[in-house]
Amino acid sequence: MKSPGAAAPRPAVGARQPRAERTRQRIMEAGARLLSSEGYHQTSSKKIARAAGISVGSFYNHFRDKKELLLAVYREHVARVHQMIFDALQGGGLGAGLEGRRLVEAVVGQALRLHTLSPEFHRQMMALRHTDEDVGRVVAEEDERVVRLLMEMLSSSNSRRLRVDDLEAAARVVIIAVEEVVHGIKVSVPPPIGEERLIAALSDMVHRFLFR
Amino acid sequence: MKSPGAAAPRPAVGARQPRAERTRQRIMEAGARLLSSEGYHQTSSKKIARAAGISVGSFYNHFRDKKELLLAVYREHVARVHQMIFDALQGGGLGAGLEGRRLVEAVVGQALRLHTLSPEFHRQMMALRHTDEDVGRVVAEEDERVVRLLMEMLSSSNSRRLRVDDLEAAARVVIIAVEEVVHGIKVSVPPPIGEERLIAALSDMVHRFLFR
Amino acid sequence: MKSPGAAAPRPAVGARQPRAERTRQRIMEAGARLLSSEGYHQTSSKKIARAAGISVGSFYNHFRDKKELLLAVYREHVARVHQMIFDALQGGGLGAGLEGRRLVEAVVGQALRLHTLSPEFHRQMMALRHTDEDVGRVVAEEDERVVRLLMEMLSSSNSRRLRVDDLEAAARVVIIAVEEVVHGIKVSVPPPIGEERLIAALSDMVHRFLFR
Amino acid sequence: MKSPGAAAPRPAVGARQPRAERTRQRIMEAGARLLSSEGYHQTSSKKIARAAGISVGSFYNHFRDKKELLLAVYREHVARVHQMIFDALQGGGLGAGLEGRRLVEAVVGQALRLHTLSPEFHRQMMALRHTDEDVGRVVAEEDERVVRLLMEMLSSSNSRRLRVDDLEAAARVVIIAVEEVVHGIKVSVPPPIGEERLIAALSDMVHRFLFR
DNA sequence: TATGAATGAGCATTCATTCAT
DNA sequence: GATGAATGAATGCTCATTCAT
Repeated sequence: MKSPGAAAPRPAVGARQPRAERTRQRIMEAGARLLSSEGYHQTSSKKIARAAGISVGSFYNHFRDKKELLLAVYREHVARVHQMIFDALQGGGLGAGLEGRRLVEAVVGQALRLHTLSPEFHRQMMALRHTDEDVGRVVAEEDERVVRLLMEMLSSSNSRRLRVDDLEAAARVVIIAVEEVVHGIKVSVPPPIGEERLIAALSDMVHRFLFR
Repeated sequence: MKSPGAAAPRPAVGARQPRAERTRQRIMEAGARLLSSEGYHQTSSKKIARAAGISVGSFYNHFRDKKELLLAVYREHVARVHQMIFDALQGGGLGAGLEGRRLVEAVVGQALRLHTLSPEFHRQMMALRHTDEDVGRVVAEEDERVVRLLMEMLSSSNSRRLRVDDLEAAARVVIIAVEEVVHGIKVSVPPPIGEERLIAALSDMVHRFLFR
Repeated sequence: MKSPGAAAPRPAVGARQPRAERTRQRIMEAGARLLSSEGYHQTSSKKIARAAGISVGSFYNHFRDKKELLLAVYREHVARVHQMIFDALQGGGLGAGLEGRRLVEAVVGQALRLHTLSPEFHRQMMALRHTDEDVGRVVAEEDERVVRLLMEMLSSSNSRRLRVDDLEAAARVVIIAVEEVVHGIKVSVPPPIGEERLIAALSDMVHRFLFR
Repeated sequence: MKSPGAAAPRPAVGARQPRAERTRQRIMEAGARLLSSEGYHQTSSKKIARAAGISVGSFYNHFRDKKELLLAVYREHVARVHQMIFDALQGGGLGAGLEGRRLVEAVVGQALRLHTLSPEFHRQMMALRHTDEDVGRVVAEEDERVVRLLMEMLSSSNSRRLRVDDLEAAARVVIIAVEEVVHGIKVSVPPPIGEERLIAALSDMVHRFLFR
């Protein structure tokens, strides 16, 4: 298992013109904030520029258009999360092979953490993925990486306890279920029932599905 | 169990002014078509009016604004689907209590049918629910009805085979998992792996979760 | 020879909503004025709207875009000029066949009048015809009509005095020469030499070319 | 008759700072290419800089603004053409005095060659001359030189065969007619009738006008 | 001289909604 | 009820030009 590359669309961060890099960072921060709180369609390039303390023109010097900013923010966000997952798994004794309750808890825990990081932005991406082709494609790509990660983990589990044979289908279904249930929990305010009850049910479901 | 009411914001269809009602219907049909194919933000009131063969002004005589049309279309759509579920369960001998594989298959089957009806419109609603408060609320209300329906079905099952005690949490988790996996299947073109494999995995997961 | 149709892109003028027609006229008048004095690229839709005393939105209710306005103004302008030519030729005893000096003077005279009507607007069209495909096509179409008109006139002349055999080539060359020389005269301020001298030379050239 | 000076706004080409001069040349080449293919309004200074392999700032170090580049390119272009004319006339035995068919053919031939060199750029200048005061003035100046050249040629012809007395008016009218007919030929794609027919008619017209 | 980030006014166009007829 | 002309704020984006490094 390798460290997840960030797929950065720019050369090495921090290289080149330091001023430009700083501006780019400021735009991305302002963009992440606005996109999260206002939503894509309500966030105009003018607002972004003002929030970043620069001019509109400058914004367009750094990003081809609004969507490019959105995707850049998303990719950075995902890269951070992937790094967290990777680190966590390393710490958990990856070589021994996580399995049973421990693995399920790791997966659900990561999904929870992912939403804690920036639930609003995540919400926006989920909305846009159904509406915009480019966003849909990028989100799908990231999902693929997660699916493959889970498949690797499952196939290195103790096979006697594993209860599924179609590993890929199982991985996909589990990923979607976990992501969406967690998303649903974080998004519905107020939640109709306690978060712990839902998490417990979710964990049970996944555990009973995958393991004996 | 009662027949699911349509929550119609208007009196009985066909009653009262027949002309106004017919116009309203034409707007809703045109709206459903456009909202599905173009998306909410790309569907202007002018387009809707033209497609319905009426004037913009007339559109605003029948609906307060675009969102009201959207929600009206959604509600009608959902009412139709609920009726289908209700009919199906009646036919399946509801009194006897559906359980085990049969119940899981019924639930997954209904979700599949719901998307077959109008997958694009459903996709739009999923996008908007995260973005627009009103839409989110209405969608959540409809979800509540489905959750309660599943809970009723579970509690009338043979309790010896039932494996869960927190019925509500289980119902919520199952509903989200089923809806989203099915949605994911219908939405990703081309799907990364065969639909049947995903459906099989989904059914297994739900079955193992709920029943011994 | 038939009266030159106006190729109007709208139904009968004055029909339908009288208010809309009046607004359309005001836009066209304001547009003709601004396009002439400021030039196409310098005339913004905002300016046009302000000059017409309406809102930007209203402008776009009546014309798809700026170019559609330009072409509408041009077509109206050309239709007026063609009507003038037609009337003039009728008066000049068209049946008898205009020839020699009389014909040349008629042609040159019309060209002069055309520029008198609205030289600045004409100048703009000449600029745009080289730059914009649509404008180029429309101007070329109008030129074709004039060429065919001259050909008809030439072929109904006394053939003994006619000095050219390739009527079409002759007509095209004469039209271009007359239009451009006249245009050059009207456009260059101050003219390097007296207008009458240029007109005389032009008339001589055309006359000696066409007739014995 | 003297060799036509280029009216270059810079010292002798190649002198002084060789680096600066080379950069200037690269900008002019890139500019000529872009201005021809994209048009003045569509050619941004950024594009020019990129095409020339330099920075925007550098562009503005060498040219006050976009228009100065345009005019520089035009002047260079014209200088090249004038040199060609001059060389051609030298070769044709200028001292003997070109006249009749030979002179007409020389004039028309040069106009054709001028367009062959860079018809698109020429087209752009024709558009701009009507729109931009500076361009108009520069083009007019160049036209003056051509008019005077033709006048010289006419006045050194055998006066018995010459048919015009107002030499200047004749020269102006002929220049415009030749330039515009040739321009029309090169510009209209596809041409409505064969190029040779138009050229033949044009030559006949000019010949019959000027000579017995 | 060279660089390229920064500027900000400006532009064409859209669109939900109103309202006089 | 129906009509459709009118509204004008708002949007995404461009571009000639400047200037600190």
